[in-house]
Amino acid sequence: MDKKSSKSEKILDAALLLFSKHGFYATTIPDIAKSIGMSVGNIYNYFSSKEKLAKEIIKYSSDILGEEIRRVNEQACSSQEKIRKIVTLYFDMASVKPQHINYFLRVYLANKEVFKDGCEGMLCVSAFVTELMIFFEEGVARGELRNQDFFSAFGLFMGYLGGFVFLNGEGVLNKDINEYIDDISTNIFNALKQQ
Amino acid sequence: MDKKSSKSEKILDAALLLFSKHGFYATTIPDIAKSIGMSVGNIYNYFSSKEKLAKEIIKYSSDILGEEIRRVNEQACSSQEKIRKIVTLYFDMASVKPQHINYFLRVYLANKEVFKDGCEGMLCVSAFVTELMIFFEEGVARGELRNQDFFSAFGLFMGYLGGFVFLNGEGVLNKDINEYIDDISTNIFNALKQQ
Amino acid sequence: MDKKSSKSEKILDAALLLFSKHGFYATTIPDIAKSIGMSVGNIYNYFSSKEKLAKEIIKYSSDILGEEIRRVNEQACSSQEKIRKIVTLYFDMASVKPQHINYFLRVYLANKEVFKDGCEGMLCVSAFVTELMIFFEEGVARGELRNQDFFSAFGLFMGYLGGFVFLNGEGVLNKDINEYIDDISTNIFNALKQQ
Amino acid sequence: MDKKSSKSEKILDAALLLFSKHGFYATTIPDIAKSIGMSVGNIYNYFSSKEKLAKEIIKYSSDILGEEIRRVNEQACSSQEKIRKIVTLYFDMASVKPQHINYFLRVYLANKEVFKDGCEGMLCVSAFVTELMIFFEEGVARGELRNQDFFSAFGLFMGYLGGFVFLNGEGVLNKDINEYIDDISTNIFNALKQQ
DNA sequence: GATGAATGAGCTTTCATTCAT
DNA sequence: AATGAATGAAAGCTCATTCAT
Repeated sequence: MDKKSSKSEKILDAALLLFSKHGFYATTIPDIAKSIGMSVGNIYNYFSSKEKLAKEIIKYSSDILGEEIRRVNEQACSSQEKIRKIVTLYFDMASVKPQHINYFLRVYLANKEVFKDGCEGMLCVSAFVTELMIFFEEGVARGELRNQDFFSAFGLFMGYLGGFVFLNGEGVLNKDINEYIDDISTNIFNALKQQ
Repeated sequence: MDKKSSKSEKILDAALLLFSKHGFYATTIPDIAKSIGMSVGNIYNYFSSKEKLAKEIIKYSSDILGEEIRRVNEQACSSQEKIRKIVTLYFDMASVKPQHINYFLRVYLANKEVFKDGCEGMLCVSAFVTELMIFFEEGVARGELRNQDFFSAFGLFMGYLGGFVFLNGEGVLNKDINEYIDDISTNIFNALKQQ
Repeated sequence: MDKKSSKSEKILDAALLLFSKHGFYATTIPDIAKSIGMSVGNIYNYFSSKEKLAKEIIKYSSDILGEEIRRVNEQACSSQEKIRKIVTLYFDMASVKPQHINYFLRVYLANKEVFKDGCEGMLCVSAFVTELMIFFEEGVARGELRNQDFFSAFGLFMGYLGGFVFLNGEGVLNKDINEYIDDISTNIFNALKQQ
Repeated sequence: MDKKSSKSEKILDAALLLFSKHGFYATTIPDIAKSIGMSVGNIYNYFSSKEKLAKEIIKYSSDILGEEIRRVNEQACSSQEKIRKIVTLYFDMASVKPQHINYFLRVYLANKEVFKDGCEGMLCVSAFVTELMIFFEEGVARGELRNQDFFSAFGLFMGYLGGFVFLNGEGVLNKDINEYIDDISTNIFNALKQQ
């Protein structure tokens, strides 16, 4: 009962896994149902359409990633150290629960038509964006990071990490992804630091 | 031969445009046929399946982007200047012919199942990757860029630019994308330069 | 017993209302349940299937209409006056409780497959048909109405009134339905009277 | 090749037959497809939805009935004779091609939700209504029929005939429907004639 | 009696692909 | 080469009905 994980969450987790692995269109509702031993019809008792389900998932994943970054933000350490921690947790997640990041890359980023209504702007990923904004603005306030448009910094951070996880998924990297933490943290810090 | 090649290219261009705008699954072969006033059946005389067509497109786009970068590589200027030129051409392309970049983001990156057979690794985007590799290695050879694993640098470059074009497409940026060229070029150079 | 009968009737009324408004197939059991704050499962404690429910309703409505006509039949007045009273009560009902007539038109008349078993012939509307038969035969006996096959007269009466209520529902009439009572009563009487 | 009967018409005829026999909802697109040896998908090449198909059919049937009445209208004979001819052709049709009348009764009259958009008022049955209007107004002009609201007369005519065909379909009549022609024509004429 | 989550068959609709012309 | 009607498998979604509680 500890792991009660409500029925909704079970569906959410299963759909997240399948969508992130095979994409939105190549995953069918029967696929999701089968993967958790539930009937097709019952999924619709919890989520009124496949699109609604996809939108709930992006919020769900954004919350989980945002929460991880929030924990880093709370720590008393330099921006340079925080960058390293965020890169580390991101790659950790890419290893342990890659579905969150892959969902972002494969489903959210690519299937605009699905998220058009209800996720305008960054509405459905705001939990995650907000934490990165906090990280960035604190770094600027402390004089550790150069003051620039937030999105210039955000794009660097997320594009870099997302792109790298994609490369990892493609199997083109020569080393384990964790061995890149040093280089990448350094690059990000060099890009953003107060020169 | 001229005829044939031009017909193929017409299909390629039309499909690229539609796939990049609406995604792979939301674009139908009849859609493509209609947009160029060709019959559905005839498209299959040039491309044996929708997937094959998608794979040809990614090579086609990669070639076009690679060619642009090659022209920058040929110029006699510093890595810092080259970075600026590449960022500029990328954002130019995002404004003028966004289909190439959007295809990459919306179709190639997201629909792995489509590209699984025949585009393993970065096979279908090698023209483009190769040029960036040349840029990077020349910069290192000249002592202008820090020597590091190529993919650390590649991920930064492409993830950053791709992510930024995505943000632009989402309409969340406060300014015109071209006004970010300075910041972004600076960030990339700071990240990669010989410290 | 009081309790039970009242619960059944509540279901009957709710289903009648919804079926008559939206049709048999466009009304779901959950719709009916929700409209009376009862659970779906409990409806099945009173009516073993949606079809059974539909059959009970047609008897129920037929009884109510029959009862109204019975009251006219009991009155001591000429056939001409009775025709007017019946037309008036029919149009009154069409205004005040249109569900009965609409159920007849939209559900009973149209969904034969539903009423096939158990409502053969006019079995389920016999209460209503019987009263019209009494009206007609008394009029003939009194020498006020021309003697003819009952169904020739019944078809006129019910087809005319039903058809007119349909026209009213379609919104094609130029005047309020009650302003047609004179004309229609006259027409019916002229058709049926002893010439 | 004489009976080329275009593909659309073949679908229309088959759907009309099945809808009129089993109702709109109890008839599936695969049923229609099977009945003419056509694939399900191809039906959608001719009619973009089941509802569109139903709307085309009501126009198609209304045209056919209207055309028959037009031929009566063209004849040089009294209103009384015309009434008899119309009743006769209606019952003929009910015997020979009952689908047109049954479609009207079972599908058009009962499934308002289907015809809501596009068949408002009597839009989709106007061919048929118009001919009856011509019949009626000519009779009035000639002094043979009493002048009254058209719909009072229309409702009588169509409600009566429709209702009677319904009774016939229910199998409650004691005689063959054609044996009722005299009585019914007389009743209608008595109702409408100049007294 | 009362609940409503769960089932799964069956619906309408779509679309990549084929093939007779 | 070119056409586009035709196919049919498969999708998303609905809903009458059941049954454990």
